[in-house]
Amino acid sequence: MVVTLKDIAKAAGVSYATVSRALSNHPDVNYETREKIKRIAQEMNYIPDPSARGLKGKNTNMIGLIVPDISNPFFAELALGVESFANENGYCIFLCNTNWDYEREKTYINILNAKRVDGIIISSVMEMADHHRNLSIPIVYITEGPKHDDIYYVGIDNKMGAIMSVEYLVKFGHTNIAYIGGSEKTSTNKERFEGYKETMQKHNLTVNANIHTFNSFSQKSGYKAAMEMLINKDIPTAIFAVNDIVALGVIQAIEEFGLDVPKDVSVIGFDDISFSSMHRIKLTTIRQPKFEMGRKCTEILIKLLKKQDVPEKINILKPNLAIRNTCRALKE
Amino acid sequence: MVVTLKDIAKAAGVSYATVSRALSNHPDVNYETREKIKRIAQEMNYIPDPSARGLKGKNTNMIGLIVPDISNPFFAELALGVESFANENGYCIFLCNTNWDYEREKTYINILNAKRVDGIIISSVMEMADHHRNLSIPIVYITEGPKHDDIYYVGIDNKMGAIMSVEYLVKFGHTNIAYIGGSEKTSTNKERFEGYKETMQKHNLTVNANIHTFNSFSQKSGYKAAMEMLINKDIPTAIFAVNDIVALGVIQAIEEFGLDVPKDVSVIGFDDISFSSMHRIKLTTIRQPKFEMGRKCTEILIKLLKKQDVPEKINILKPNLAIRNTCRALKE
DNA sequence: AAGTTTTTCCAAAACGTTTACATTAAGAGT
DNA sequence: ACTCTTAATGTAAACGTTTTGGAAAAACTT
Repeated sequence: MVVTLKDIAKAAGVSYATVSRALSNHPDVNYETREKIKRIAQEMNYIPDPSARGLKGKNTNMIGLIVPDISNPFFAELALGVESFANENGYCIFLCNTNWDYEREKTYINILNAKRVDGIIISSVMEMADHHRNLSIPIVYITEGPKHDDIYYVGIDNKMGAIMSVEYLVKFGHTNIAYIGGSEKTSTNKERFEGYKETMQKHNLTVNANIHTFNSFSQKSGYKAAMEMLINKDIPTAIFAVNDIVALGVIQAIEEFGLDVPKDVSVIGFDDISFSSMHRIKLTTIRQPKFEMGRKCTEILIKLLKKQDVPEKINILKPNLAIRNTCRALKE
Repeated sequence: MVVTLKDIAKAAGVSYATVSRALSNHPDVNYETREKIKRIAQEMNYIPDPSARGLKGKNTNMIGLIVPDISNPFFAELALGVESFANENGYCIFLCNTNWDYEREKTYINILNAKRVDGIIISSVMEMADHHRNLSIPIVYITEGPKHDDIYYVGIDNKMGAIMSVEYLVKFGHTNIAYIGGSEKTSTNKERFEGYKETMQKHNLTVNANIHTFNSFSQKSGYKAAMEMLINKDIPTAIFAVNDIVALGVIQAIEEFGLDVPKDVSVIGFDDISFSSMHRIKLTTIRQPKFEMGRKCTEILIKLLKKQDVPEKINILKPNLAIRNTCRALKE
């Protein structure tokens, strides 16, 4: 049977209000009484009932985490960061997987709301997400979501990452550089494309982009887009892919087409998921501190919940280049 | 402000008990009254408070999911299955990541217990886990945990998978087949090794195993074990790795050592994580229906919770061989 | 028409906490 | 000796549900 405050009160010979106070370190309870009660509670293995607590006070110490696809290592590492920080601070996280579906995202927001979570962390599937509007609890967007100055956001400087990529390729002598993108609805795609475009224009190079309109970023979509280009005899010397998953599809297309990476075509990705550093892949890419980003946004959320601190709203981290084996210098 | 039963009762002109009954489809409330109340509840956007519910009734509709490492695609796909089935049945899941630490596993069991989840699904880090002993709620082990006849378990036939692997290699003419294992504390390692050993013995071949004593299965551990063998001039023609992650490390070691997979050494893995089918990897491996296993164990847990049905205790699924490019026939 | 059953609803208790308010006891100030 | 504080504890209400035990009203019996 479950031990309640009353049981402890009986054992200690005090009222249960005193027990409650003692256990929550309320100042006006005698030191000895407090210690005694704590000892008894310990011995009886008392665990406060979160429902009763939640009913009275207003927080549940639960955080909702919404991601498009937890089986994508990018989101898994984000989740790992969130979980680690949350756990350290006594919060539990609800995992919600939307499968790249905005409708499911909305459904989950409602479910989490109904569950009375204290706050929500979401990596949305589109920039224009407006969950924050229908919500009375704090929400923090991570990597994808709107970036007004009235919402909380943690992400990477996508444009800068793209610029680094393209500059790197240009320095290697590439002039025919294509961009293979992802869902148009995302700022992830938009900003990376912008960085690409501006850098190309800066060097007076022709922009050559294949932005597909699927709603997800996948190996398959990268494969399709690349294959399409190749079949149309549009063969660039380098391809900047919107992210690693897509880049892996691009590589597959190129090699199946009978060309070599990096000999015939250089490929660069974005994200640096763990598999990109794998021996047989060694994908040159832009590194994001995924774990730290997960932690960061949880820190922000918890600060918001505790109202102890006023965190920065928009948090844009700096990316950096991970040079590996999928890009080579063009000799003229 | 949050809408409560009372608000609806006032609006509908009935007592709040009636509202409660109407909304939970209790038989003795008039059809028209019920419909009216439901309509009003809908209009007022009423959401029952889970804390109040949890306090009265005894279930919270929350399930704890404990895994060693969510950033490992194997567990991520398991989690995906769990999440999908749970969500369809109105349950939310708490994600708990132990980082391959049994102590954290125990801590999480306590936390989940304190949170009053209805049940727990766990992929433990060792066969001898005994969380079920200290628990008054249902628990289902998935892929790793004890297999007595008094606990619930969902997993794959590891031994059969191993036999399939080794038989496949033997059929290809391999006689010098090494086993590279993982944590000794797991039945995963034990059973796969058994399958390997028995098949080798059946064919009168020499058993050659390198089972390391780390507590986790990782690329690094596979790399180290393989490299050790190679440096000692112990170069088999084929290696059966305990799982895909380890196999990837093995491949890296072999290729860094200057040999080719599959030309010099064939490699076979176990699990079939999504990255194994990737173009540049094409790892021959044993496929496990991870998503389905996740769903299956959630189904079992929910049946247990609803007490409507008596599920099988031990559920062992059949593996199958995914033939790809990392094994070749030895020509004599 | 009186009794019986059925339908439909209400009042109140219960769940386990937290907390505002009340009470007591003791010590301090006069 | 008396009020006045202060510290320590108790009492009871509150949180939003579900549920038990009736009760009033309606519908059947005979």
